[in-house]
Amino acid sequence: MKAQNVRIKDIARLAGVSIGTVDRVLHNRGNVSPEALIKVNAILEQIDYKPNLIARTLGSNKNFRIAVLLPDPQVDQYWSQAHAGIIQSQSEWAQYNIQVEVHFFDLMDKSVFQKIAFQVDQSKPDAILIAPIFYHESLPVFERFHQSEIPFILFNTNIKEANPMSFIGQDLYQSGKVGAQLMNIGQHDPGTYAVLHLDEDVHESVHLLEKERGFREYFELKKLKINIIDFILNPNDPLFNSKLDQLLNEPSLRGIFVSTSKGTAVAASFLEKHGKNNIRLVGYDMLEENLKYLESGIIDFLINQNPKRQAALGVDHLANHLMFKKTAPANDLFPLEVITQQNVASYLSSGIH
Amino acid sequence: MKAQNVRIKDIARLAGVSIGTVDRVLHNRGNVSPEALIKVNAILEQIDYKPNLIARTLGSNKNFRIAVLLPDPQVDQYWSQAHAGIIQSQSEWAQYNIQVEVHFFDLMDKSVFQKIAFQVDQSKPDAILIAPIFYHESLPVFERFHQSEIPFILFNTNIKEANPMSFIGQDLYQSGKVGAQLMNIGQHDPGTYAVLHLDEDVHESVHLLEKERGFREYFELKKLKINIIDFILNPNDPLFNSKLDQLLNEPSLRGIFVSTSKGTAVAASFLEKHGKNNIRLVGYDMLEENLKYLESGIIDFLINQNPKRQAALGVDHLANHLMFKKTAPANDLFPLEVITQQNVASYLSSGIH
DNA sequence: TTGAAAGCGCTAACAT
DNA sequence: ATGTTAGCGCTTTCAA
Repeated sequence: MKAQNVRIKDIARLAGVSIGTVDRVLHNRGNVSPEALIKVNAILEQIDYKPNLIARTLGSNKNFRIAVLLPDPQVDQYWSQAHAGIIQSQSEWAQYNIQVEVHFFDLMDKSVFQKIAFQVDQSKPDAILIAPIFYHESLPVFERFHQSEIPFILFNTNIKEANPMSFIGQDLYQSGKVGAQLMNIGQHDPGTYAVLHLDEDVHESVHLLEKERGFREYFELKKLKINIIDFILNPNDPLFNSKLDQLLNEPSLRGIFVSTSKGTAVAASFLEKHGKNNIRLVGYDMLEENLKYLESGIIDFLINQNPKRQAALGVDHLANHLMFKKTAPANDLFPLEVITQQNVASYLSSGIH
Repeated sequence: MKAQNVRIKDIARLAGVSIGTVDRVLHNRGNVSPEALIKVNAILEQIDYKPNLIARTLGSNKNFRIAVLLPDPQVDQYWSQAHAGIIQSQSEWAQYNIQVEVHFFDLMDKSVFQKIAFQVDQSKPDAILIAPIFYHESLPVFERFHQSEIPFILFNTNIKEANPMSFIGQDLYQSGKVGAQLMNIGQHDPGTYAVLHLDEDVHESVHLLEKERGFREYFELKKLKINIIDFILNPNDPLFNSKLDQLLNEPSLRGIFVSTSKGTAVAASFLEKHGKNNIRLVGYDMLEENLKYLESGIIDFLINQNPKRQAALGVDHLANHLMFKKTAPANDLFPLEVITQQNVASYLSSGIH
C-alpha cells in the first residue's frame, strides 16, 4: 500500500516554497519570482514528477463540449456505424464531464452542411470532430474553426489544406492496392477488370479516384498486362442499368472493384441477377447488405474502413487532448482490414468493432 | 459549465440522512437502520445516480498489483510482442496506482513454470494475467488461484477447465478455416495441401490440431476433393530437413498451411531454397522474419494473432475490474486479421498494433 | 446506527 | 509575488 508518486506538496517542501508557487511554475501561470522559479525548476529536474491526472480532473472540475459533425445516419448505414462509435465514446467520457453533441447534415445538400458547421462554430464548443465529405464547402469552415481557435479533428476524409489537429482514416491509395491484390490472387490468365465508382453524388470522387490510382498501380508495378476499365456511375442515372448490364456481358471480365460501400451491394445484386459466379468482386465495408452477399459468395472480399472505430477514436483523441493535454498523432491511419466469408464472424463478434 | 450529475451529497439531502449513511447503503456496508435504508433506496429509485469514478479513485487512494505470467520474450518474438503490450498498459495504469509486474518462465522448462506460478500466487497480487502454455502443469496452478481467490484472466491459450474471469484470444478452429479459405482462393485444379505443425515442443499441439480441424472442415464443407497431409515436426529432429525436402518434391503440392508463427518462417525458408514460387504459403503472425518472406512473396498470407493487443487488453480488463468494478467479457475473441503484402504496412503503422 | 470530519492530489480564488 | 485555503466527489475513520 505505498510506492507513492511525487506530489506537488513534496516538490514545494523540497524547493522551500508553497504549493501555489509550484503550481504556477508547472503551468507557466506567471507571477513567480526568478529565485522561486530557479528553486522549483532545480527540483523538477532532479525528480520525475508525474501529475496525478485523476486529481487534476477532479480538482479543476471542468466541463468540456465536443461537437461532432456527421452525415445523417438515417440515410446511410456506413454513417450509422460511425454514429454508433460516437454513442459509445459519449457514454465513456460522460463521467469526466465531457459532453459529446452530434450534429447531422444531409449528404445530398451541401448548403445545409455549411450552415450547420457555422452554427456549430458559433456555439463555441471546446473541440470538433468532423467528417468533411464536401471538399469545397469545407474549406471556409476550417477557416472559421481556426479563427475561433477551436481544435478539430478530421475523420474518414482527409483534406490536406484543412490543417487539422489530426486526421483519422485510411490511406486510400494503399487501399486500392490492397483491392488489386485481392483481385489478383490466383488469377492466372489476363482479362478485363472493372473499377466502379457508384455514388449518388460525385462529391467524394477525388477520394475514390485515389483508390483507383492504387488499384492500377498495383498491376503496373507487377508488370501484369490486363485491361482495366472504369465507370463513374450514379445509380439514379436512367442509363445505369443498361450500362452495368453491358459490362457484365463482357466475356473477358474477370473481376470488379467497387470503391464505395453502398455501391458494393449494388454491383453484387447485378452479378447475382446475371448468375455470374466466377467474377471476383471486391468492395468496401461491412454493411448489412454486403454481409449478405459475402455470405452467399457473390462478394469475395470486403475492405473494412471501420467507421465505428474511426469515429470513436476521434472523440477519444479530442477528449484526451482537452482533459489530459495528451497530443493526438497527426495521422492515425487505420489498418486495411480484409474481410472474408470465414473471418467476418470474428470481426462482428469482437468488441472492438 | 454545469450539467451536474447527482452527487452523494444530493441523495443525502433528499433522503434526510448524512452522506456517510448513503455511502453505507450504496456499498452494502451494513450498520444502517431499516428506516434509513428505506429512505435512501426510495431516492435512489427515483434518481439516476452515477458515481463519479474519478472521485472514487482519488478518495479511496488504493494500490493494486497485477501480476503477469509470460513466456520469456528473449527466446521468442511472438512473446516479445506480447511483452510490448504489457509495457504499454503498464505505463497507462501507473497513474491509477496500479502496478503491473511481469514474471517470465522458460518455454522449454515446464517445471519452472509451476514454481514461478506458485510464487506469484504466494505474493498475493490483486489479479493475474497468464498465458497458460503448458496444459497439464497449468491445472493445479488455476486450482491455487481459485483457493487464494485471486481473479485471473487467460490469454493466447484457452483452457476450459481453468474457469477464469475471462479468456482473450482467437477461435482456433475458425482460424484454421480462414487459413483454408486463403489457401483455396483462385485455386482451380485439385491437388495436395500440407498442414505443418512445426514446434520444438508438443505442448501446444492440442491447440494446433484445433486449427487443423478447421482447415480440413473448410474443404469438406465446400465438398472440395483435395488431398491433405499433415506433419507434426520438431525442427531439432535430425530427420526434419529430409522430411520437408521430400514434401516439397511432391509435384501435386499446391499449398502449405503452417500452424505456428515461428514455423511459418521455417517453411518459407524451405520454399525459397527449393525455388518454389507457385506454392501458396499461409502462416501466422507478424514476426520480423515472416514479414521479410511476405515482402518477397514467399509467404502469401499471415493470420495475425495480435499478441501485443491481447496482452494489453488482458491488463486493461483486470485493471478496470479492480479499479472501476467493470466486468470483463467472459470471452474476448479477437478478429482473425488477414495480412498481405499490400496491407501489412497499414497494420505496422497503425498505433493499435 | 449515525453524522461529522479528515484526506486523496490538484486547481483556483483569495488574502497578504 | 507568495502562501493559504476552500473546494472537486468520494472513502474512511472517529466520535457520539
